[in-house]
Amino acid sequence: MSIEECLHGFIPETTVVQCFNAGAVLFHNGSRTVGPYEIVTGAVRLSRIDASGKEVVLHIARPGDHLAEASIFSSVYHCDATAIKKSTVRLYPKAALLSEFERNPDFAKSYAAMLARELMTTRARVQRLGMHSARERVRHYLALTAAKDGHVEVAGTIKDLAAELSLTHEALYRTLTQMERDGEISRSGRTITLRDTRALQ
Amino acid sequence: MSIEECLHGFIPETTVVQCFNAGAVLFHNGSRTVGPYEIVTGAVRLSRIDASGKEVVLHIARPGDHLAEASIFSSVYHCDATAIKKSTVRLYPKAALLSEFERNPDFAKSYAAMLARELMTTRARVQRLGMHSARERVRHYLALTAAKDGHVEVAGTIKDLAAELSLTHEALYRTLTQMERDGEISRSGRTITLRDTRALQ
DNA sequence: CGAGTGATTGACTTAGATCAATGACCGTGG
DNA sequence: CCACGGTCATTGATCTAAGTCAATCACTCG
Repeated sequence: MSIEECLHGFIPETTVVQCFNAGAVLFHNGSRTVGPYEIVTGAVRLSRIDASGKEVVLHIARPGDHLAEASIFSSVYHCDATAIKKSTVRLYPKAALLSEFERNPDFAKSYAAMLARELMTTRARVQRLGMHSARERVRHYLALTAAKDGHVEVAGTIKDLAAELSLTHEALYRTLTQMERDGEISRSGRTITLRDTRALQ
Repeated sequence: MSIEECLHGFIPETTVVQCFNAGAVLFHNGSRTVGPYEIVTGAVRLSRIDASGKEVVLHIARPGDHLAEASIFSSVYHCDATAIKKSTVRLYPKAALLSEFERNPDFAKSYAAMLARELMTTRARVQRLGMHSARERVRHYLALTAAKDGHVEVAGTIKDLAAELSLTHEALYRTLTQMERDGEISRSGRTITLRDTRALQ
C-alpha cells in the first residue's frame, strides 16, 4: 500500500541507514535530492517556511512512514526535514531507484502505482480539508478509513488525529463526544465505530 | 508540467474524443476504469458522495485539465464525473497507456514524474488548507504561484480562486482588500502582485 | 514520586460563514 | 440594438462554529 511494498525486495542492498539526533536536519528546501527516506525509529518533521517567514508543519513522519517519494524525479527537495527526536532512517538512493526504474518495468509499474495511490489519498485529504465543519471532516475520515464493520482503529493519539484533520484537539474531542451522544458513533479506547449503515455503502 | 506533456506525442492516435451533454455522467464511483480524460471544451464536476449521503465537490475540471491520471493503475474510479455543461473530452485508453508504459521506459518515467509533480502540488494544497486563517492561505497561494517578479495572473474568476482556497468568495474579497490596504499586495484586473520581498525568497 | 503529556471539559472570543443587497458586465434573443 | 436574465465583484450586518485560554484528571516514565 505504501512505497514500502514496492521498495522492499528490490534493492535492499543499496539502502543506507542513518542516524540523526533531535534537531538534526535530513535535508532542507532547495537542497539536492539524494532520494526518499523511510523512518525506522524516532520522528521527523516536514516543514516549509511560508511567505511571511513562519514555519508551517506539513507532516510529522513516524516509524514506517516514507518521505519524499517524489524526490527521485526532482533535483531538489521542496521542504525541510528535521528529526524531532533521535531517529534512525533508511535512505533509498535516488540513482539506484532510477536505474532500477529504467531496467525493471515491474518495479517502474509498482512505483508509479504507489505514487498514484498516494495521490488519491492526498486528494481525499484535500477533499476532507475543504469541508467547513468539524463533524463533516470526522465523518469523511471515518467513512474512508473504516473497515466493512465500521470499526476504525485510531493510529496514534487523538491529538495526532486532530492534526491530521486540521482541527484543534479540543474541537475534535467535543465533536467526537457530540457524535457519540447523537448515536452516530461509539467509542472504546482507540477504536471508533461508525453506526450509520449508509456510510459503509 | 501536466499529464499533457507526457501524453502528447506518445499515443495520439489511440485517444478517443467524446461529447457529453450537461448532466451526463462520464463515470461514477466504483465503475471500471477506461482511462484518464482531458477536457477539451466545457466543464466536468468531480464529486463524491460522503458518509451522510451528501455530495461533495472535489474539483471542477476545465478545458486543458486532466482527470483520473491515476486510473491506469486502478480498476475502478474513485469519484463521480459529471459534465456540468455540454463538453467534449478526450479519453486516453488505459490499455494503450499501460502497454506504452511497459514498452517505453521514457514514457514510464515521464508519466511517473507527472504523478510525482501532481502529488507535490496536491501536498502543497493540503498544507495550505491546514492554515486556519484566510490571509495565510492567500499568502501561501500567492507565494507558491507568483513569478519571480511577484506577479500572479489569476486563472478563472475570483470565485474559483475562493473555491480553490476553500473560502467563501466574500471572505476572499475581504481578505484581498485588506491585504491591499496593508500594502502587502496590489491588484489590477486579473493580476495580483506580492509586495513582500521576502516572500519571493 | 514528580514531570511531562494526553484526554476532557468549561468559558470566552473571533474569524469566517451566511444572508442580503447593489452595481457592473455580458451574451442573447426578440 | 436594446432589454433582460445571469453571473461576478463588492460590501454590510449578523450569527455561529471553532479557535484560544484555562483547568482538571489520568497515565506513564525515568
